[in-house]
Amino acid sequence: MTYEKGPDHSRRKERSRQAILSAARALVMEEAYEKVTVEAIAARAGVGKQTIYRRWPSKSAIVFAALLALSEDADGQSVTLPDTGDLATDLKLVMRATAHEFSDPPFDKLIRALNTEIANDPALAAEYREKLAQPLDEAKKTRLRSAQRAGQLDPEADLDLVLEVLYAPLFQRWLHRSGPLTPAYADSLVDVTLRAFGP
Amino acid sequence: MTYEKGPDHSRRKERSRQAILSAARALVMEEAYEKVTVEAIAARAGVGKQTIYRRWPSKSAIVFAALLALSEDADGQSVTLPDTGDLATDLKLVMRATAHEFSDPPFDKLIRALNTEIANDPALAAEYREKLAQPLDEAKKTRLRSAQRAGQLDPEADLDLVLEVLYAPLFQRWLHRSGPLTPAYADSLVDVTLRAFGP
Amino acid sequence: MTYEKGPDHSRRKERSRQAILSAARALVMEEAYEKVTVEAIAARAGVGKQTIYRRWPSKSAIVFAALLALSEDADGQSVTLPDTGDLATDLKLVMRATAHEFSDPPFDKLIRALNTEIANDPALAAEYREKLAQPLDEAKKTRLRSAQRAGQLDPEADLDLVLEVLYAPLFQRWLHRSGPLTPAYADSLVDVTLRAFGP
Amino acid sequence: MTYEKGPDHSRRKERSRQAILSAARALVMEEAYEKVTVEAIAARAGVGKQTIYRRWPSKSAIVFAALLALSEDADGQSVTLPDTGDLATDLKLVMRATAHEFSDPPFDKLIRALNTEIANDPALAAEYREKLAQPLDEAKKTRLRSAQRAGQLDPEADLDLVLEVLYAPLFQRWLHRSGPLTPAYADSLVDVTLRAFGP
DNA sequence: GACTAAACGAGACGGTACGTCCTGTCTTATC
DNA sequence: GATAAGACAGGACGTACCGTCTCGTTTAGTC
Repeated sequence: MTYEKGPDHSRRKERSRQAILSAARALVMEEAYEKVTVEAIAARAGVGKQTIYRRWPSKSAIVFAALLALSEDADGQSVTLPDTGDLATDLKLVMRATAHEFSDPPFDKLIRALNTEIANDPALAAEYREKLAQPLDEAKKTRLRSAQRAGQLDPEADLDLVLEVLYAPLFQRWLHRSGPLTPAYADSLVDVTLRAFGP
Repeated sequence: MTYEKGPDHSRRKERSRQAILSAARALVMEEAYEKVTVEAIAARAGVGKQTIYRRWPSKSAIVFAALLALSEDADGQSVTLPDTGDLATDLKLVMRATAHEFSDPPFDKLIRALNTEIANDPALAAEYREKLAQPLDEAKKTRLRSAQRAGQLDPEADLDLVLEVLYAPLFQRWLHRSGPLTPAYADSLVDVTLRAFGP
Repeated sequence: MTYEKGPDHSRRKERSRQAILSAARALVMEEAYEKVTVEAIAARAGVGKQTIYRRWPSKSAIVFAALLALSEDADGQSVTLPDTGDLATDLKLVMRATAHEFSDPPFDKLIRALNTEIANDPALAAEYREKLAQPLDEAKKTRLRSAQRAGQLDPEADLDLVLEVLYAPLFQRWLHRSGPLTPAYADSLVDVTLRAFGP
Repeated sequence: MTYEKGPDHSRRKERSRQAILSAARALVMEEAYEKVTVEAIAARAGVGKQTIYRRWPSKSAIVFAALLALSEDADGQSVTLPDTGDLATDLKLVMRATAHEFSDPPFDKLIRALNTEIANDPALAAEYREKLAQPLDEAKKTRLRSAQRAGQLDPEADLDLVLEVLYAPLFQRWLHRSGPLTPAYADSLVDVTLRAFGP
């Protein structure tokens, strides 16, 4: 049971909060991250700047919250990976989807903004890992454990390492734009990973 | 033999150029990247701002040039990898060194600044690939080809993919601070890579 | 006869009204006028801002009301000037008191605030004249008329002009801090006025 | 002889200085003083805000400087009063002109702004007295001394007091809007003053 | 003694302006 | 003639108040 002192402004709060977050999201998808300003977010959200600063200490935090909210919306939905019984098939499906997603320009801008922030702010990085990366990784590891039980993956394999070998090359290639993110490339990452960690 | 008319300003030019680059380098190693300002670089270098803008179009470019210069200094030296005849040994040496380097705080700040820039500016990313990444990668591939000839690596392997599998997990773990960069971790990446691409 | 529906909240009203006015008064006496904020008044009075805005349209109006209230408190008392029979003596008493009052720092701040407002807002100026200046002037004119009857003042004299000649120099010297407000100065204004408007 | 270190940017300085001062002047004449903002001055002058803050510490100081500059422009011209030999005639001319000037709306706004500032800032008040009021008063006193020599004014009269009796009623009536500033009123102030300080 | 409705304290809100900081350009005096 | 010094226009920053709006909470009278 909780005792609250002041009046409950939760309805207004929630409305303005959503307006701010989706304005931030929209701007980050339109412009380069450095060109997104707090004033622009406030204007787009139809909100005073102080309402933003009352909740978040910096532009980074707002944008980060906006991206967090984006994926929390999808929380109710399944965060489980497909499990057809064949690990290679399932992983290739997922990796091709990921590669495709990273090729979408608005999403690209958004993820670059997110990465810029977490690369330069350890606190945000920790929050990112806890709230976004770990839940996703856990879903992936669940699929990998199923594969271990099915004899399709080394039962001794360090699953965190498996995920890194699978995803990090794609991530680096995208971040540095050092090559195209084709379906074939996605497939080859799965092949490599299974060769390394196969039974 | 060459005849020059006016006074030779190339020495001053070079002196101020070096002063600017090392001031930029020093500041990037001390402060968070966003707090490094052109004004601070100019002040530290004892140089007018215009002298900076005459050479480089933006803060990104200066810092990028500063980092480029850093590795160009080492150009004269060998950019070749050790070749003892045993690929695993040689790669582990290199990977352990890389992991150690990324753990050095000033170097960490510097590389984060570099990555922030190239992640958000395709032109800088291209220059980075051309001037920094490719020469290094070529040196590594030379060693890998030697290993292919020695029967220690699949002769059909896509060497770019090999390098990604080897380095990207380390890079991602460092960028997202998602785990420690221990020598054991470095070794395990070599092991994984050789398992995937062994003969 | 009037029918009222709800309960009579006049006691609370009156209490908060007084709290607001005396908070305003106190702040105006402590700080420079521009630094007095409605929020500070509300906080000091232990009152919500809306309770202030429900009654007064602007900061000017509140402060003005606070000052009005101050002098209305003294309403019950005599607003008559002394009448010993000798005009010079009586006026010098009054003028010396006025000069002394203007030298009191808290009162000085308060009157400066009042003058700032009425100088810049014709509506407040009118209210000031009607509610504060005219009643005081009328009291003074009553004394002057008595002097006219006693043959100590020109029966034809324009009494408004007499009051201006008497008070305005003191007021201007105070407002512009162009000289000290000594008893001797107060006396000399009376002497000048009687020389100009004597019989 | 003065030694200056940096380069002399006096030409640009002077140009922007004039732009700021005349923008401030224009705005003060158009709007109520409280509605004049530093940002509006900067925008109107085509100048960055920092250029304003580099020179003046506050809005008060800018506006005050603008008004000072206004009268310094007129410095070259005579700051002497007419001297026809008849003091009453000359003073009436001057007082009527003053009354008329105070009735001009833009000038009215400007002088109210000036008075608001000097009433609330002793430092500005001192500067006002030194740079504006005293030179003008000196010119007036010169005329009064001439009248004393001509036997039209009490040779013993305190000339500061004479000026106060002459001007303060007009000033107060204007500031408080307590009556019309007619030529007849201007004349009557001269008459009163000469009755009080005549020979 | 419980109920009701106005007034209330609290303070979040959309805004405006503040004064500071930095960017990239422009200007001047100096070397 | 290139430089250091630094002023400049511009524009975002984060803060402080404005006057409005929206909550629960007194409080004073009615039932």
